[in-house]
Amino acid sequence: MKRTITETLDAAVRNIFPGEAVLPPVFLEKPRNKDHGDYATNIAMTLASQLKKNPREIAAMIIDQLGKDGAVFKNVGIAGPGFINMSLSDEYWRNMLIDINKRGKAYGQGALGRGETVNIEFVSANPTGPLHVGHGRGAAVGDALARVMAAAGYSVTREYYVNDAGSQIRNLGISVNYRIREAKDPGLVKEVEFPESGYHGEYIKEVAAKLIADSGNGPLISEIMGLSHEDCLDPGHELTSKTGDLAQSLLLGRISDTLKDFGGINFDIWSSEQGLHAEGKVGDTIEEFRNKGLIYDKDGASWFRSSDFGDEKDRVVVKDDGTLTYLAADIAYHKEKLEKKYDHIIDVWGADHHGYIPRVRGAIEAMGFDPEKFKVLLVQMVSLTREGKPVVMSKRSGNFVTLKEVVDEVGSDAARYFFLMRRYDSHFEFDLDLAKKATSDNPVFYVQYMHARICSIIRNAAEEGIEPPAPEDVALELLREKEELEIIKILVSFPEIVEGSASAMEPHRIAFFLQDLAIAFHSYYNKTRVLVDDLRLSKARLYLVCAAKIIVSNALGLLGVKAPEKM
RNA sequence: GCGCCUGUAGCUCAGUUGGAUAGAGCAACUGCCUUCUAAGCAGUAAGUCGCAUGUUCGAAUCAUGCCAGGCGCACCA
Repeated sequence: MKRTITETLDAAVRNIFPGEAVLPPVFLEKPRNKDHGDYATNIAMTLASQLKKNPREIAAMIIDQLGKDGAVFKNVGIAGPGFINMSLSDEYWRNMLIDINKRGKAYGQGALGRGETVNIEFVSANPTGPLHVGHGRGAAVGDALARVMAAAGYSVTREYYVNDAGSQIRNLGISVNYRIREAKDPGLVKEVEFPESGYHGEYIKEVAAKLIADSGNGPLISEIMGLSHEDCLDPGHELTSKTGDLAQSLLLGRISDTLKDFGGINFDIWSSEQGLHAEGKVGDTIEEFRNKGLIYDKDGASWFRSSDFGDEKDRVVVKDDGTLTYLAADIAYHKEKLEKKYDHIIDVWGADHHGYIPRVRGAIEAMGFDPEKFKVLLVQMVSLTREGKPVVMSKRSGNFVTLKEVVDEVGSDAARYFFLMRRYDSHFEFDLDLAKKATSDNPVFYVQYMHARICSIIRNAAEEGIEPPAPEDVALELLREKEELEIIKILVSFPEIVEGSASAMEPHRIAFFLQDLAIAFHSYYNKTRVLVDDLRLSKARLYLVCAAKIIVSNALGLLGVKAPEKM
């Protein structure tokens, strides 16, 4: 819709000023004030400075050109310093309903992405514990962005990078081994403190119990019981990494389950850090950097010259004990993603990792890839409130609220909607009480209720023998209420919202769109009956609400929130 | 100390990439159910866009400097 008008204007401008090589792009906006029409452009003003002419004069010329295309426009005028305000005819708007009803689920999908490939990596939480609410926000944002970009015509791959290697997994092994020994024989660990740097959460005990149950007191458990205290706390011990691996895959399974229950989040690729090491990809990358002179040795360690690429200092990739840092693996990981020829690579990270961006981007640049292809979305922190008071979370004591707890408490729909109704880069206060409310205070219910109400109308109509009509069977001109045209205009803007949301990578725009639509609908519903004595009018209105149902359902789908038929 | 994010109505937040008179939702107050779901609607009230300069026809939006809050500044992951 918007594009059609933009092109029309562009053509008009080119017609009038054929000699000018460089014409500014036509910029169309929706005026805040409805009196200013459906669309407005400042093109005459931007042209004015370039052509050294009066903007109102230019505007008049453009309008004159547009006048020849009378079918679309109802009203075109000059306003203020040189804005051109345009209104489309009611008939034009009403006819858009046919398009919506015909295309159904596909309405809103666009070609902005032109099939370009996008890799979105999100969550990627370490498999050393359950997901917390912060991960939940990242999960909702990443998944919704994937849906929005797919709708906008990108070919999207969802990826989870599993940090299943390194000292954290050995640390996990130590923690679990301790709990296994404690569970089997409390006297055995009485003399030994649980390691300060270990994982203190209660879930470690659950993992221990599960491993004991799975093994049926088999050889692994007896071996663990037979360890000396020193071996048990030794990160290098064989049993430490063995238990660590088992615990890690168990915890990753739980993470995956939690995400499935959180609006059905699935990943196309689960990348393994361990795998990168095993296939020698990390070593190869280090080698490549060394050959290119991007790495130097100092103090027994190897340093990547990230400061040459905008980082504030150089970073160690090989420690003086010969082991590799997380960054080393991460460089290899991003190299792999870039070599797969994705057109865009998007990483969704917690905002606490922002300091990490320059070194990764630096590495990407150093490898000769276009750093523009790489975008990081920093999802800001989440704080929880209950009864108006903050819920204290401390990772230290293992006393943090998990995503599963929140989803169990408020439901997946509310949790997802709440995470997605704010910009991802603003600090977010999650009101648990509000999320549970079943009233209009709660935005997610408000929007879902719109869908349920429409379904109810359709059911009632069916009982009276009125089925949703075919386009040729509808007298659209009967839709004369101003609320009806307002709703249509909102519905028609949906594809633009999807495009904007995708190109700005801002899924929250979908939530705001839904809010606006629901307000318009509920207001209309309260004022105007759909099913009236006049059958033709009933059908026309039914046709309208069917279109509205399609749009709510499609938009909710982009957020991964259900559109219930009954509430 | 350095870097990143944030600062808009009492509260939680939008603001279409620089446009016209800054908008929603809560909370507060006033009304509306013999009518398709009141999980709803209509109305009232609410602002020094953190502060200060600058850029230009035009700034909540861009630049610089302050102020406040959050988060980072490892041979941890």
